[in-house]
Amino acid sequence: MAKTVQSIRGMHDILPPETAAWQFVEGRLRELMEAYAYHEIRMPLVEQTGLFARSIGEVTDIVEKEMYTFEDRNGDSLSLRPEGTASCVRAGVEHGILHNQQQRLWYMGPMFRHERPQKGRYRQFHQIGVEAFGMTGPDVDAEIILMAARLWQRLGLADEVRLEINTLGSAEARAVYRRHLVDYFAYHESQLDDESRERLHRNPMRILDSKNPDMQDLVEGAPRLADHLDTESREHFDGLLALLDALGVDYRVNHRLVRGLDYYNRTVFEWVTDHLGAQGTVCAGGRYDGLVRQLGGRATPAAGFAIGLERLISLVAEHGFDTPAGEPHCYLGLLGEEAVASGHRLAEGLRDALPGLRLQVNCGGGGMKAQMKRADKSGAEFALILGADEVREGRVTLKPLRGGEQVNLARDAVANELATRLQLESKA
RNA sequence: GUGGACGUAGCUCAGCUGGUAGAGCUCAGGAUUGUGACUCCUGCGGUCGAGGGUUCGAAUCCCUUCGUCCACCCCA
Repeated sequence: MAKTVQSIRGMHDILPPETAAWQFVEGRLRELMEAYAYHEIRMPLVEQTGLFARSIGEVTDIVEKEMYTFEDRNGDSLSLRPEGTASCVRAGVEHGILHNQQQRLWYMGPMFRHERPQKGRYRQFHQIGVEAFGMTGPDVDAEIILMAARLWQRLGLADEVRLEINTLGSAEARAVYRRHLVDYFAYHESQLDDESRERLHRNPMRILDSKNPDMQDLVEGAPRLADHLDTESREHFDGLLALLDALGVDYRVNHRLVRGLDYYNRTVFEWVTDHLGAQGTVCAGGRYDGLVRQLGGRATPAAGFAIGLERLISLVAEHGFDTPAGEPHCYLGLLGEEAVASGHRLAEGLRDALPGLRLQVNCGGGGMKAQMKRADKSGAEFALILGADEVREGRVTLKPLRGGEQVNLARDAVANELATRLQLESKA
């Protein structure tokens, strides 16, 4: 045990009982994307480091201390992607699919951040991301929020999450506001804690996020971004809230909601829950109208969000709908050497006839008792038994494992019997 | 990066102020020539996370290190 190799810290294997839940949730997500006519895009896991520095922001925690960065053999600095938006925009610009047109895209896959692991936070984690390009108005903001809302509905989580929303205004308005904020906090610098003092000039808006109880009064008294909004952003936000009202989406405006990535402007939102410990954000997103241009494309408005799959799946496991476990319908036991070839032939025939059938065939021999034990443990509803007697007589024994009488069937009647009992589509 | 708790069989855990490692589950076999889930019996399975120190003697005490969990920070 001493010399075994372990997985990298914060990077976890996902094992069979759990992969079933992942597949279920991923399936629902794909259906959701199709329901809104979004198209899948797949990007590399590795990009030039500069892409993330330029988009996420040089002074963010992600870029400063959380990226997996290494040197390629030719000396280029590469990084494992810490999030998907930057890569998606890069790919879109590189292939011209954002130029002068609308695009609705999604992707799903692993992301990497070198943080201290914690509940709901891992160094390799998975996100599904949605990005909509080329639409200026609040209607698309509302659309992506509706997508998320529908997902909670479909997974039985509607009562477990709530929407918080805010607007950051335009980059220009934010710059003005930022100056007011720095002035305010600088005036009260003696009341700032060490962290906030550190943030004062580097990233002052993050001070508003402080959870330090001693600073709540100071933060409450700070100038509000809402009072410094440019007219267009104000109207955009009002328009979005009106849409959400009209569509029956509940939300809470949270003036202190500031996203950690630099590229956001105007709308930002988070879906949060109380059931995930300290990492309560399941879904986060917003508008990033400047990013496409910043990464070398023609100015293109954009909005999107990302959902953390580990967080989503743990929420579903504890508070959402049951996910199917993927057990076989049927376990075929084979007694004796003479039954092996015959049994596999039978199994192949059943799989031909019943494409939806999940059939596990006994391998590795064993007596009746051992095979019945395996059948039970597999979770199958039925055992099929093929021994020397059955082979000789052209028959198969079907034994219900969860109650009911065992029956002896003609070999060519098995498919129909299973189709009926399991309510499967038959091809024959 | 900081702090707290914890690492003993494949899994869940017990093991007192130091005396040389146990249970349950799982798995294999049997009681039951070809019938699982209940019961009983037998068996397989451990350099006690790793390395060092103290000691006649360390799973137990000390140091270091790796890892897990949780929180801070930050975020999905």
